[in-house]
Amino acid sequence: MNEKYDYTAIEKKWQKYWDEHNTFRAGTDYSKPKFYALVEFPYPSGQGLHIGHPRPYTAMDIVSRKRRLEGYNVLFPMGWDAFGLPTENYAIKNKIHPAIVTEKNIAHFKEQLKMLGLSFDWEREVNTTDPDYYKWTQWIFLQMFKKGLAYKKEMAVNWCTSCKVVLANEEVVGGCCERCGGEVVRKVKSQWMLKITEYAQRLLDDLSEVNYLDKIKSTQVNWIGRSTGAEVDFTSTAGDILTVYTTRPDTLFGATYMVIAPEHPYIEKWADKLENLDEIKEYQEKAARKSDFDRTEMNKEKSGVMLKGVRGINPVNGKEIPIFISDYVLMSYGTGAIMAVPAHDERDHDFAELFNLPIIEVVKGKGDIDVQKEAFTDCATGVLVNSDFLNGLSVEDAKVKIKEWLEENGKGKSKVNFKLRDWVFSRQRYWGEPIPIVHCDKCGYVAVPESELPLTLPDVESYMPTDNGESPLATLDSFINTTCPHCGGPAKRETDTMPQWAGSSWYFLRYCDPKNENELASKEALDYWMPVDWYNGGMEHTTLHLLYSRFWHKFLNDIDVTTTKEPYMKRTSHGMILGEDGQKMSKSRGNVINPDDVVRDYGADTLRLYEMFIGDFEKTAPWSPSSIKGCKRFLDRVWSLQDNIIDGSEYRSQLAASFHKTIKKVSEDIESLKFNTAIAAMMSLLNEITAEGSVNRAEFRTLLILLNPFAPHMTEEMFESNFGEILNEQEWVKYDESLCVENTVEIVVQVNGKIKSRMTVSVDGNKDEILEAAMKDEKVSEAISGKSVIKQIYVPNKLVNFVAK
RNA sequence: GCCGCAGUGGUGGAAUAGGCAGACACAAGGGACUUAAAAUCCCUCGGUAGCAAUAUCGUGCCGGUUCAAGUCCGGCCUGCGGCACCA
Repeated sequence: MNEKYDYTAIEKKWQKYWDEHNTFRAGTDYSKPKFYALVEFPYPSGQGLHIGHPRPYTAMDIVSRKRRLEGYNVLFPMGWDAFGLPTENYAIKNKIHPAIVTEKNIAHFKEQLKMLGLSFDWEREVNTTDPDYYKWTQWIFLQMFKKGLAYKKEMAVNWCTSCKVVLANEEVVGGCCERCGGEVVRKVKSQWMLKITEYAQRLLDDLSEVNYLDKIKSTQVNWIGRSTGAEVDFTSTAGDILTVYTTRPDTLFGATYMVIAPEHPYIEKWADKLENLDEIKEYQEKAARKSDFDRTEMNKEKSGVMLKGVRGINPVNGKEIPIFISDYVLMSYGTGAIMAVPAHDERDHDFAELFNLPIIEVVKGKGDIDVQKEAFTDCATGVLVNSDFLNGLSVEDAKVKIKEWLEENGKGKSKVNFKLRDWVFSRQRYWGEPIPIVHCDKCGYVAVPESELPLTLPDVESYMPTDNGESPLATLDSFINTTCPHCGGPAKRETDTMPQWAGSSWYFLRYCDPKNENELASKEALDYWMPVDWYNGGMEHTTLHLLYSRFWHKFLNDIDVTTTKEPYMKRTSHGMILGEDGQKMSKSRGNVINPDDVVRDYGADTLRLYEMFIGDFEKTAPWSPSSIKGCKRFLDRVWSLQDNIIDGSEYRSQLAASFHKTIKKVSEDIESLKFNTAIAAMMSLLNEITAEGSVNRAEFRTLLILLNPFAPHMTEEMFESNFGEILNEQEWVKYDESLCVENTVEIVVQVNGKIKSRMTVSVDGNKDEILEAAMKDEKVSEAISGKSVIKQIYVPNKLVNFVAK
């Protein structure tokens, strides 16, 4: 009766229908309950959509479609994170303006996304490279600048010695330039910084208010890296105070030397007292030449130089100890100086061995650890020794007592430190948001007036960064030279641009009100839509992007733009899709699957279903060209149910419990990202229906609604032709908990934990009767004959177990 | 080194208040239909022994708790992801 399932025609038909009817447009009726579903907006690369993209998009599409049927006003938007290096590099190579490349790539991406039947509200599309968008990115930067959160600082950057170009950290692979393989060294440049460290404690604390996966929370906690300890003031023989940071102030009596970072300013200060300044200078230069890679990779091999002429004095016992410079101490953490306790720190121990420095045990462990050979670092079990008034105390108690002593004697104080560092916000690149600042010799750094935003990217001849590492904008005199907004005198524009992270740090706010010309979004829209109810994205973005956007959102909350502390209520992550060979897909491996081909050969519904069925949503999964056939087969079998529909306004009794159970399972599994088992449940249901030989109208209707979020085109088509209505205007199906159970249940009868028999009993049947019946079972009585039953275990509706001896 | 996650058939994976291991698929083998192929439908499908009923072993390894362990506890091994001289 029905034609073969022509997915190409059906999918086109419904995509057109949804477009024309604005089916998925988010409503402006703010009295309805809202649901804001967010997926990470893609970078529109020249390669087009990757087969991995549909996985998270389909997942949130399923949630969104279900929520619409449940009556929510759903916001499910999409946009483009379009600034970035690949486009710029392509532009350099092919001498095409990056804006043109971007436009072309976006058109291609959009076409591919539409082909998948994703229910995005395309009216709210945003594009980070659109001046109407980045106007507000610049505006946010200016607000931060006004609050003192954006500042300029001399910073070491990655410098490729062969391309003569500044590289982003991501472009440095194994200490070499990703593009040319040349050596990368550190070079000091003046950079714009954002003071994310000022928000470190709040970024940590407020994690308790959001529902992120534990692993996501823990990477955030790790990255922020809070530690508690003390700052201790050592005096130097030069007469000044050298402050160190330590998390083990209890070991102060064991400090036998000090180490300062090679960049420590005291070297200069002490220059005329240092007898081996040449040797020290040489070491400093060597350290500066080392890339970050070398400095961290050679982590076993310590090196350093002792300062001759200046020594430190331990405040607790007045002992004079030597001071070294070494690159294992970082200028960017703590105070750039440490007290070294080789007996109780592995790094200090290595260093002490190298330089033959004394090792004094001040914490005694339970075992026979010889601190001359190995550092003893366990805080839980140690007891203080050789430490005067701390002797006999536990590590924890000693920490408290020494901190009190330091404060009473003015020699130090408790201190909390974070690993998190301020955000290097400048890039010496063309394809990014211009930083809206001018420099005036008289007034310093001055904000571009808000009325002049957006400060648009000017056209340049070449997008190549310049030889001295400046942005291509630095070659444009007409752009650079301007007047100071403050005094009217001559001034120069900032030529660095913002990093790609900028545009993505607030895009979820713009979706709430994307066409607003007067504000980044209206207060009313933000109040209604924010926070994002559910944000899904890749694990690779769970540190930086998540942290940066939480930081911006908190700042915007502080200046009353938004009303919530946190931007995202819930954050989940999906796994990557690998090639058939289990390797990451790449052109060089030849294992790339193109979504266009899959849609052509199987249809979008099958692709969607397969990507949800492929495995645990949160784990990586290899693509399997044969498994996808099983999903197509399932859809074909659902399609052919149309050949045999019988009347009926209720589920038939033999199927009723299965229907209620499946509705429950699918409804719950969608909410907990277990799409694979939701699909398996529908497959099982179909197997039961098929065994009956027919489906009735009530059953068929329920099946179509359940399947709709997964395979929206096909189910719409079948709904229209069989029920004459639009599926998207229906309600999500309901289940009755009490009808999920059958009248009878099969239970297992065990003897000593081994299954001997099975029996069918009525649900919640009488315990004694069941035990008695089980005991009489032939197999059971055989197994217990000659033994005495010492225990009977009865688990209702599950099993009976006799323990016999 | 630290943090997190995982290890189950030929394959992807099911199974969590501890209670039938292998749901649902894929692949493979056999059969039906067909001139044939594709498609579709039916059967088998963890190992070992057996014609079979059945027995027995089996969730990375070793031990423990329990009537009962993939699941809980202790100790390892392996793989993946992230961070990494952060004092």
